[in-house]
Amino acid sequence: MPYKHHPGRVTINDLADALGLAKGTVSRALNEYPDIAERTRLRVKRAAQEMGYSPLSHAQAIKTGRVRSLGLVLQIDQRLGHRPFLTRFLDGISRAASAQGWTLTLATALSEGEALETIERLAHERKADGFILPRTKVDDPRVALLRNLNLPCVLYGRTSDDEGCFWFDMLGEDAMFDAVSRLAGMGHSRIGYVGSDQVFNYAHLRHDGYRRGLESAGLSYDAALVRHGAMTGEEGAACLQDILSDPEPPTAVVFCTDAPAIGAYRTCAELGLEIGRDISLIGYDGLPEGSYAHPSLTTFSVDSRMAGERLADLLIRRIRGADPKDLRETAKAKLVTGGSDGPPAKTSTELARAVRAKHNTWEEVV
Amino acid sequence: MPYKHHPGRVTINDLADALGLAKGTVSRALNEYPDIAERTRLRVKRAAQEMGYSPLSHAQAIKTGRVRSLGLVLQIDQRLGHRPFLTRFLDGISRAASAQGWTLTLATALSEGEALETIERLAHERKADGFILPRTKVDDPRVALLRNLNLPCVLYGRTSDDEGCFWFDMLGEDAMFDAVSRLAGMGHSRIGYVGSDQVFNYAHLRHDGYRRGLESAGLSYDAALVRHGAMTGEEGAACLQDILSDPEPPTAVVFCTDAPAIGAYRTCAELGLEIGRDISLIGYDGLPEGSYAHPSLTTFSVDSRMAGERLADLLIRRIRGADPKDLRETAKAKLVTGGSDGPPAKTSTELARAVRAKHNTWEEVV
DNA sequence: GGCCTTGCCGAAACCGGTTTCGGTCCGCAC
DNA sequence: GTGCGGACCGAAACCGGTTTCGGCAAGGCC
Repeated sequence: MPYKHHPGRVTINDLADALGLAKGTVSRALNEYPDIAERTRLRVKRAAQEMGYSPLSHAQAIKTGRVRSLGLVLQIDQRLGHRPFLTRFLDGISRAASAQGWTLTLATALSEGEALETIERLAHERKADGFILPRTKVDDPRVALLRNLNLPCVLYGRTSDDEGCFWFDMLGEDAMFDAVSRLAGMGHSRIGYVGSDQVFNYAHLRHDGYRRGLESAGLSYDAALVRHGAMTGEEGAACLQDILSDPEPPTAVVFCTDAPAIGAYRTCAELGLEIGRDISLIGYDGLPEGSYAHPSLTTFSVDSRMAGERLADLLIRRIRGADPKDLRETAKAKLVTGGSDGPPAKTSTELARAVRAKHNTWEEVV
Repeated sequence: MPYKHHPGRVTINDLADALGLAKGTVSRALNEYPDIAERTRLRVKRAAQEMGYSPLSHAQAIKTGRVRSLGLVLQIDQRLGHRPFLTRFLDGISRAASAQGWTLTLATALSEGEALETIERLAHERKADGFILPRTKVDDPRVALLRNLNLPCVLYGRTSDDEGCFWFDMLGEDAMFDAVSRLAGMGHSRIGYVGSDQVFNYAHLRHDGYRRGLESAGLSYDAALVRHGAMTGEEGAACLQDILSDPEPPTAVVFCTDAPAIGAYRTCAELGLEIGRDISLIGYDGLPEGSYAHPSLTTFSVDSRMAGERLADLLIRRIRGADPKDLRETAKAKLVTGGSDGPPAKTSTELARAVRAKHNTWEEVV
């Protein structure tokens, strides 16, 4: 037999009967309607507490249209593999949501198209009252879709078309600025940059932060020291390799994210460069792998749990009617100093020579 | 203003009006009631398709008591940190659920007590029709709770009290058996074992598999070569260190999970033992870290996505009324051979000498 | 031809809430 | 004493579905 439902649940009718009130009155009392006497309201609330009554969100939804649930569609990216943030991110959302009696409805998708379909399906079936959109793109089709569906969404990150949008975001651009300043302060004058895929909005912001950092330190921007589109360790390794083949290579490189930075360790090993002396590396994210690495990676740690909490809180406030303009928050990533950066032990010229020497050795071998 | 709801949604009333039928008739037609003429049923279904009608699960739930949602409460374990499986596991559940029009309601908890509270809250508010319980313990309080609440749950793993329970599980015990057989076949005669925390049911099953493997190979069980309770890399390193200090140390060690096995690499490095020759290691899980390690870890790979799919499918079938006895499935983990095991290059005696020599060196240093 | 099934559908109750509408009672001013 | 407005609550409609019940018409049987 199918499972039978609702063992001994107390309904609003039970509560009304026990109090000798009409159920409409009970409902209004619980929902803070102004036309209920103060002492009646208190009486109702106390009775609800004692009898263990709480309304069924889906029963309320039939009239109110709100199910008290937040939607999150994760796009599973084969290329990026596992994400250590995920657990903490989900934890943050879940905590903030349940603190207010809300829940999290989660779905996954393998492609952007599938993600859009999934959002649409969840919206159509009204499984969520709004959506959290991680990994926002410069021009994000999810924002357009939800605007069309007239459903609120909060962005983890910013996007180009702000209209009616709100967000929580880490100030990655400030971190990049600080990273450059830090390296310049150590004596580096040629500082490279390895950026992420530019479909993502943060890639542009962080690149700008890097530029502003150079300006502020009185250094000039040299496109030869800059690469874009590195998301994985392999790509990070390749980018560093490429940058270091410049006749005047950088003595320090700032990475837009940690994964490529960690991958770049391999390049350094192959070239026989001592990280933190011959070449300085700074990442961004605070991946655990970075702290396990030797030397540990200097990076900017992002508190994903906090991000999840803030996002859930903002979205709930929006659904309840807050003005989007009041719902924009940012936070700064925290610098975690490791052993991967330090004053340059080699000049750019010496570094170039070392790299060339290694290359020649290889050619001999081959 | 709060978001207004339901832009232009088509309801069952719209559908009934368009068809010139009573809404009750439409409902029964869509739900395969036998008292509806075949051609009427088809007419209704086609119209529903054309008009883009699909029922709101929360509107149905008010009468049926089912919200078409699966509950999953993740216990965030600080000690275990991130889990690379999680993404795939969630993906599996989400896929199988949405294929049938169901959704996943996710929550997190920091302790077992909090997990129980969360399950109870979700059950009370009827946010889920049943629960998926990962990481089952020998005596799992969640099972007892849900039995009490009269809500179905499917276990990822088995448990001691089977009554009315159903599950999906990997046959970890077979993997342990195979690991021992494999090592014995390579010529190892002293094979150690590092097990997990025994509150988890799988720890006992796998330990049994290890024992049976020894028996089948004609080797005797020696408690001196066995440790329990290792969950992290550090604990794995410590356990191996400990086992190798035996006067007759094992030339091969089977690990209940990958994390301790990977951690044990450090111990081997410290002792100057070449993995795959001086000492053979076999893990279980198929963590990506294992394949990145040098040498790559021989392990048994678990398909977490498939596990999620099977669990979701089983739970939905149970909620729909299937007999729990028909809902018990298992699968075998797939052996992934790496470089961490091979024929013993040293006898147990030689190994003991090497370890002792290293220890003496240390003492001199200290 | 009358009666009894059977097939099929409409009508209405129901689920557990929310919201609107209107009515009663009270105090107060004139 | 009457009129009036505000405070407070009951009654009923409503939301979008499901399920029960009853009735009509057609068909089979004697």
